[in-house]
Amino acid sequence: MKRESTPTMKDVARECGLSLATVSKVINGLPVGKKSRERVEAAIDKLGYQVNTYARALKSSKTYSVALVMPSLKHPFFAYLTDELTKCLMNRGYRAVLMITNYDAEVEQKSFVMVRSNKMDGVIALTYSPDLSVGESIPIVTIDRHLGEDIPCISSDNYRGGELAAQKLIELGCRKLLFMRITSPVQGEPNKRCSGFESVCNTRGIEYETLLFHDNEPNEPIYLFLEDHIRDGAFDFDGVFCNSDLLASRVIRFLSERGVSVPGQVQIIGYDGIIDRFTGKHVCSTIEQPIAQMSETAVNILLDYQGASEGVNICLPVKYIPGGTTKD
Amino acid sequence: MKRESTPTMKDVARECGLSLATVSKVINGLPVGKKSRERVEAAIDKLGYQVNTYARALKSSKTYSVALVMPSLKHPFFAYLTDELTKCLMNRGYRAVLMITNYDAEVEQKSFVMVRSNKMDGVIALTYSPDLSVGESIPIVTIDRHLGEDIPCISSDNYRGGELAAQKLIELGCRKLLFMRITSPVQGEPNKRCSGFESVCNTRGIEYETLLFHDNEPNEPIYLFLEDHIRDGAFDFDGVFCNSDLLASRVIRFLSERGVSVPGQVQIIGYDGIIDRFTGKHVCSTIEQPIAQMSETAVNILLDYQGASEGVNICLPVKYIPGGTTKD
DNA sequence: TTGTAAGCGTTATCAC
DNA sequence: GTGATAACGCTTACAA
Repeated sequence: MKRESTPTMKDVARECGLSLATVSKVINGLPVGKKSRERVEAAIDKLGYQVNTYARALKSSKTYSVALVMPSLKHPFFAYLTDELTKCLMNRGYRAVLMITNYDAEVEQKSFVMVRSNKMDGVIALTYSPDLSVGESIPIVTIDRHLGEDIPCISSDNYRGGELAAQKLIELGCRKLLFMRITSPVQGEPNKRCSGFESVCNTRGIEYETLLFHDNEPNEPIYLFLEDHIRDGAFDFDGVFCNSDLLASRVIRFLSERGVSVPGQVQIIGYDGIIDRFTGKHVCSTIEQPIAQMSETAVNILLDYQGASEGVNICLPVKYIPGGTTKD
Repeated sequence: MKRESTPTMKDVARECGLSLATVSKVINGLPVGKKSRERVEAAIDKLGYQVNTYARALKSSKTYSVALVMPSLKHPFFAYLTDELTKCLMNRGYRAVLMITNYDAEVEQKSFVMVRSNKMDGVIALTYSPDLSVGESIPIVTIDRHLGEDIPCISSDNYRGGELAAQKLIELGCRKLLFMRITSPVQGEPNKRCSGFESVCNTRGIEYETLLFHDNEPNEPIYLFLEDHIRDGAFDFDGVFCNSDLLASRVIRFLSERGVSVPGQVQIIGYDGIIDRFTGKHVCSTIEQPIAQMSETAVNILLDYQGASEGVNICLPVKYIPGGTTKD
């Protein structure tokens, strides 16, 4: 009576002298005589039995696994998002299968293929390829990207975020603004940050400059630009809006190290709402994306509302958070 | 002849008029007549067939999935590690199932249980509970933690890293050193950084102070300490070694903003080797952990060398990298 | 209430 | 070289 490998339902059945079907019912919470239930449970405990997810999935074609397709975890926003999404999925009893695409369209496409052959229950994706063909039958939700009319897209209210940043800087006395962004060439939600920002500046008649860098280019130009605009310890702009906290952090550090005081001479607002793990505070004044809420929404939509694809674009509200790099 | 659901091997067999067995052989690269092979392949293409991973796993009890048990992705080191590990696994045709534990022993234990019932092929874990019971039969590799004599542990050479940092600071003229660390109360590899650092200071007769904060405490004390030690724009120490780049970044920023120049008045070295995604440069002078190499090693050991558990502790070499916050 | 048996989509062992 | 056929561990009618 050697039990080398992990026990199966059959072993449990044999152990407690009941049939496979009864054991299965106990495990799945279906009605079963009290006595039988107890015997089964005892046997399960004794043998340390656990259902074999794979066998179950094969039969029920429900795998309780969701793919998370992300470009990278080296940007804190993606890392935070993945962190929250994974926790949401785990809370609902799902497994998160992580796929890192490195911003590569080919890998993205491969990931989608894998999703199918792995019979996953769904995909949450943040991709960079404009034309990904998704298997029809698999539910998908995107973050910050519009992959198709019928595919729900979750994002923060990027346009409003841009407005907020401009309003705040102006309100705090800035008169010469700079908007810095590093984005992918792909059309995505985050581009709206720029529009919101510019719209406010134009309406209020405030002078501004927009600086655009691409993801995939060398980025020294950013620092060269900054260097070029420091004269005699003063910076040419008195308010800067960066499209991520990470970028903002770099700018802040660069300026600080060169004697330009933040927020004394320049006020800086980032985007994302990244929190310093050590202090529990934001790394800079910022437009906070509700990452936890976005994650929860994405998971809920993916898992619950499939089919009822009404207003599929969900913009979650952003908030301005002072974080020491503005005068407020 | 409705084909609603995804095609199965049976469909392929019917399509090409050959048997299931033959189709299976083609798919698995087993010897098959050339003509048959071509017919099968044509049918596969036509139907867009993909193997059902779950059915295959059930039969072969090989799931090609590995669990990544991580405390969080909100610390860049963990995020980087997870990023690299996932890519290594994908390159070898494995899926990474991510589990975020939030530094919680209970969740860690639950993750290990899940690993078993999901029949995963292995686990790579970075945990915080001292006593995790791992299923005997499942291969496991840890990062930075000693879970047991027979469990391979991959880490950077932490002791050497501590030595390097001290040597470098001294060599660059520092005479009053500070070591700041934020660690978990659990005994892990990273604690050796301190020993290495102290050993060099003691040998060279250099004055130093060690500051220890815990993961799970509020961390204002760090900033209070720094504030307390700034007098008239000068900092009490001329060299600081932080046990992560993240901590170093905060310290650098804090000091810069208060007019203490880095590296002019204080030189600072971090640990990890985090690279700024925008500049492609390190965020500070640092002791670089070979994260990619560690990941690759972990995956290789997990997948290849199981059973041959010789020297199970692998310390990979660290490197000092100047990053603008030291005079070198 | 409990048991029997037919699959789910593969792989693998046989005969042919 | 190719094709039946019996598993793998579980779910689920349906029968008892």
